[in-house]
Amino acid sequence: MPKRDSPKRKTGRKRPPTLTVQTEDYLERIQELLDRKGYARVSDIADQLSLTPSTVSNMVRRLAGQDLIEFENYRGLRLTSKGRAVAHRIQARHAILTEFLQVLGVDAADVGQDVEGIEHHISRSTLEAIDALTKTLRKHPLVLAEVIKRGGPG
Amino acid sequence: MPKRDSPKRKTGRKRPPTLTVQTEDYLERIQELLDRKGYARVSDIADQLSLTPSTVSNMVRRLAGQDLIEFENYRGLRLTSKGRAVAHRIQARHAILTEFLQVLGVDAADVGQDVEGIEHHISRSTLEAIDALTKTLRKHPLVLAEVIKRGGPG
DNA sequence: ATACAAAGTTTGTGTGCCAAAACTCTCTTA
DNA sequence: TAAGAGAGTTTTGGCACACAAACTTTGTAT
Repeated sequence: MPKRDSPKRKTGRKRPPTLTVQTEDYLERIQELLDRKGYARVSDIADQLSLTPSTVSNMVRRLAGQDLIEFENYRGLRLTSKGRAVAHRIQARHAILTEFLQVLGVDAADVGQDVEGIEHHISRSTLEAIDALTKTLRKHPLVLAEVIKRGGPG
Repeated sequence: MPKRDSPKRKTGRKRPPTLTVQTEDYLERIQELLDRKGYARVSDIADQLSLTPSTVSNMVRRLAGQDLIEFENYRGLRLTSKGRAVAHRIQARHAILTEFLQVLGVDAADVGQDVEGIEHHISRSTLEAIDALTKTLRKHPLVLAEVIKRGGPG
């Protein structure tokens, strides 16, 4: 058996005060509900995220603990400026990525899923590149057509 | 307070027999190690994923439980055809996404991170579109230049 | 063969996220 | 102002992962 390459061992892994994918999802949906209906209740959020109210109720407390929302039992909730910033950032990404996939002709059914999956994992650098790319593609419909006609006529 | 939109409640959320992001990561790295060195030991995997050997040792057992690898204590491990299929799928995505971001001129430092983040969350439809797009862009350097020069000089 | 170092495993602990069930609160509506 | 319905909360439990520490196995050098 050959020797190992490098026996280094991590002691404690990354410690971001937990701004996880879920956290971002919650904030995004809450903001969306506030925009659309003016309020965001536990049940609404639960429906949006396909979670149970108990899950949301607990989670919401954690978000409050991170100063992302303000929250009072049985009363309701609103975003702090910090939470709003996160939500808006994610929403901007959401919009840019959605546009991109739509322009590319990705199946409508997949666009939503994919965007939700990847919007939390993209650097500013990539996001900007994709944004620019989308705009450029719009200006060059012939190039775009070349991309989309891939696979030939169904 | 207004009435709720729809009081429906999910009973049991999605039940994919757990093919999680981590699972895919493990398989991807194991396959990569096998390709590169011909074997994949617990420590190798641990180093690759920046985890401790105990974590990998335990996880590997779970992968075996899902018929993704075959494994014998202290002896070694290999992928099942099922595990290999997953690994290859992820590796293909990895390659396509990496190429795409590189062509777009995304900071090299970000490419790896982003790809690792998103490769687990992309539909076939999107992947094919991106693949086609990358190829098309290569054929149209002027269009590509228009994308990349975004933001102007300095 | 024996002992040692390195690799691997087991065990105990902790965190995050989720759900079910039981309980509490609030808002009607009369 | 007294229910009852429905929203919200708490409690309890569970799974997926991760680590550290203690332990076992394996390969190797002598």
